[in-house]
Amino acid sequence: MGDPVFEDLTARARIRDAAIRLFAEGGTGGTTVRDIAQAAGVSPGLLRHHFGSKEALREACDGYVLDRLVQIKEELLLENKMASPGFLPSVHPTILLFYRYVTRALLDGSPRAAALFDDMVLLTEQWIGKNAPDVTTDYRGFAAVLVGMQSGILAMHDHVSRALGVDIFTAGGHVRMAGALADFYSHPLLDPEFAAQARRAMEPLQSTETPTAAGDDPGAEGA
Amino acid sequence: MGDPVFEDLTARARIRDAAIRLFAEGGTGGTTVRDIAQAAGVSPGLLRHHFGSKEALREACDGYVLDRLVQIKEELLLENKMASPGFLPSVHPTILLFYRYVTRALLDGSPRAAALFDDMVLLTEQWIGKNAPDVTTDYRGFAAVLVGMQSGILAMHDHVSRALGVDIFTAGGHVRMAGALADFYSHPLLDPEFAAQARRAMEPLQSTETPTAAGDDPGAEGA
DNA sequence: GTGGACGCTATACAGGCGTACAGTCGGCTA
DNA sequence: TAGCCGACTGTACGCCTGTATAGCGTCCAC
Repeated sequence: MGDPVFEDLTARARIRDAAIRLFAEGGTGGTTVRDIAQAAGVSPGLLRHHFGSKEALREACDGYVLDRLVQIKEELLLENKMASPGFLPSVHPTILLFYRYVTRALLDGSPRAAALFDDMVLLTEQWIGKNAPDVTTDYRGFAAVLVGMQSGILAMHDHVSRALGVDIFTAGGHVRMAGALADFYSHPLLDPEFAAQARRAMEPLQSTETPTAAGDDPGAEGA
Repeated sequence: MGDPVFEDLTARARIRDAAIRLFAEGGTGGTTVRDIAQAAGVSPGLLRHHFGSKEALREACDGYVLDRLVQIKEELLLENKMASPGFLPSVHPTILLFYRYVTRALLDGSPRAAALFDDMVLLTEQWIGKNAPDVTTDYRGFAAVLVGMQSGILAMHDHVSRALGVDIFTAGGHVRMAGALADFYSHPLLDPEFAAQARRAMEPLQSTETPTAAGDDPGAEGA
């Protein structure tokens, strides 16, 4: 009905919040309804009473997180707080949690998260056309790679955090990662000629059978 | 014992290969021992007979894939076939499958895959020091981000493939992605001054509470 | 005051999971 | 030929999962 933040304080909200946190950490497959119920301090049956099923609860969480995310984004735009990408996440633990949730949802195959991914690709494609039209001829591919990397590095959360020695879903860790990202985005790593040469070398290789076909045997190939 | 490719043709090898393929596609949690047995054309009991448990089977697969990967890599280095990174994967469907397996293993928390990740970070760190020492002051952070992105984009396989309209774990799709990556690595996307400004803006934000603490309530924050 | 609805709990059920085990078949050795 | 050993199967057990349902207490409308 109204603003979602006013519906809360209820057990239903506690369930949803607990589910968001647990789904973000362990995915839908790694989280049981009993886990969620315990984290929310209610009985497992109440989940079903309020949400009908685990899948419906997941969809409710998806909708809530995504709606809140665009809501927060719009607020920031109105208040003119927009700075660099990745700026505000650092100040807002909730956004960090929501990022983590969306990343997990992407891996779990959530349709709404997938739609968000597609939106980001489209937006990035347009951004490239406007701000960096000469970096590539394949706008769509470039945008897909960019968005895939951005979300993918969050999917590799555990390993990046371990390498950094700090959790990237804390404010300090996220800032550290964003700093490295800023370095990365502002400096070319490869000689353009080397890149072009690599592209030429790869082009004739597009026609090979697919790797996941039923009959293939990874161990049967020569020395 | 000897060269792993000579131990095969057996049911044990068929089980292992089926497990590698299914683990790569659905992860360990999304794959049952009955699935693997059926794919290998044997009874579920035989998995236990040969490998002891599902977890032990996974470790065997981890070891096999990782060993074969370094073996292939060494062969390529010896034969002097080394060209651009991402070149050989295109010609070898098995390597594509193994990449996919390792990516999934990373997400599933495989210790051996994590060790591989750490090795890659170390190697990348050294590469930066030698080939691009001026792009950052945080070599470790830069390397972690780089490796995290490289593996992360594979973790986002479904979504990147959907945006591209072609499966990135087929030869053609991988080439398309690698081309966009080459563009990406060879061109700066952000003005260095803008990046520095972003970094300055983020620095004072490092001290905030953690987002995943037990008591926090994502819905309880103001409009 | 009373009836009904709602929030909520406790218990039970069916299915799928990893695992365990008894037993069969076939080939190798003495 | 007799005996053994490893590969392999079928079945069953116990556990955990999501789901279903009956019943309890409380609050509000009439």
